[in-house]
Amino acid sequence: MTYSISEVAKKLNLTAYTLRYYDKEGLMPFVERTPNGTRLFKETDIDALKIIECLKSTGMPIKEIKRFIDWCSDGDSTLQERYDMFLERKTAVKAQLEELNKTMELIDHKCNYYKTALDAGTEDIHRNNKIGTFN
Amino acid sequence: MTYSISEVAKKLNLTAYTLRYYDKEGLMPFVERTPNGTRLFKETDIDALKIIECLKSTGMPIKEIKRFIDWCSDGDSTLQERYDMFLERKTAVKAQLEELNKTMELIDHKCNYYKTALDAGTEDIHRNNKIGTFN
DNA sequence: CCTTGACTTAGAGTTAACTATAGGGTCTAT
DNA sequence: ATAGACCCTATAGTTAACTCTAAGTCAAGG
Repeated sequence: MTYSISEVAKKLNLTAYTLRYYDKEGLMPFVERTPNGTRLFKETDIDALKIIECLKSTGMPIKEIKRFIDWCSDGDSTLQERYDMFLERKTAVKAQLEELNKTMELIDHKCNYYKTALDAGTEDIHRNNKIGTFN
Repeated sequence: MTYSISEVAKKLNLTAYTLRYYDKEGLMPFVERTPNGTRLFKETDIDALKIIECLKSTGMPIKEIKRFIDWCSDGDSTLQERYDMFLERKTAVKAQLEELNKTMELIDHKCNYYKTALDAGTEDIHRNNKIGTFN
């Protein structure tokens, strides 16, 4: 079973433009073509794209993802680099989770602040522990 | 106690360029100036900037943050809008946390994959449950 | 046979968020 | 009083990641 570029785009919630852009940037050297040049995506290609999306979601720039893709092409000699890369990603994601949890706390506070103000009809209810004009 | 733009930049891990850019975009209408135009940041201004940074960290674009700042200037008539905004942010952050947790799981899998491969000296150890050429 | 629709490339354009430069003002310390 | 270290504005440049257009190829249906 193979898929066209627009089918894959739909599956991954991307556009065909974006997939071609990724290809141009060297993120998909594995995708095969029909004799006349049309891209044919295999299931494994889609799985690989999901990993790419995963790396992207950690904030990894496309150029670094390409470096990883290149390492994959290079075989066993780059196992250490790839392992290190994922360890580094793990650290990054852990930090992001911590950051996001702090953010969530602040947002919860703001929700309470505004709920109370809204019930009172005025922000003046927080007069004594307001930050300033902006809250 | 007031602070100069570069002191604030250092405190918030931003550059003075960035702070001036935020100001130009209307994110800091509350910052006062000396007679000759130099910005003077109060503690409460720094607290407000922290909220701005918090919103930014949820992926909120600067133009939407400005909308919130404008609402704050408008007073009690915009309490509902501001409450709704924070509820929406809360939903967004919750989704981001879920996404990031899934990402973390995948990355953990990859770490194990590469640890095993590295110990074996070859990726072939995963021959039977490999995705494709890229893993 | 010819139109329609999906594919192709090359390259231009867009957007957000900075980031830097030029040119000028002001304050402080020698 | 002049050098150095700040500050200011206006405006230009950069970067990443798309996003789109133009011009063309190809296969299927009427």
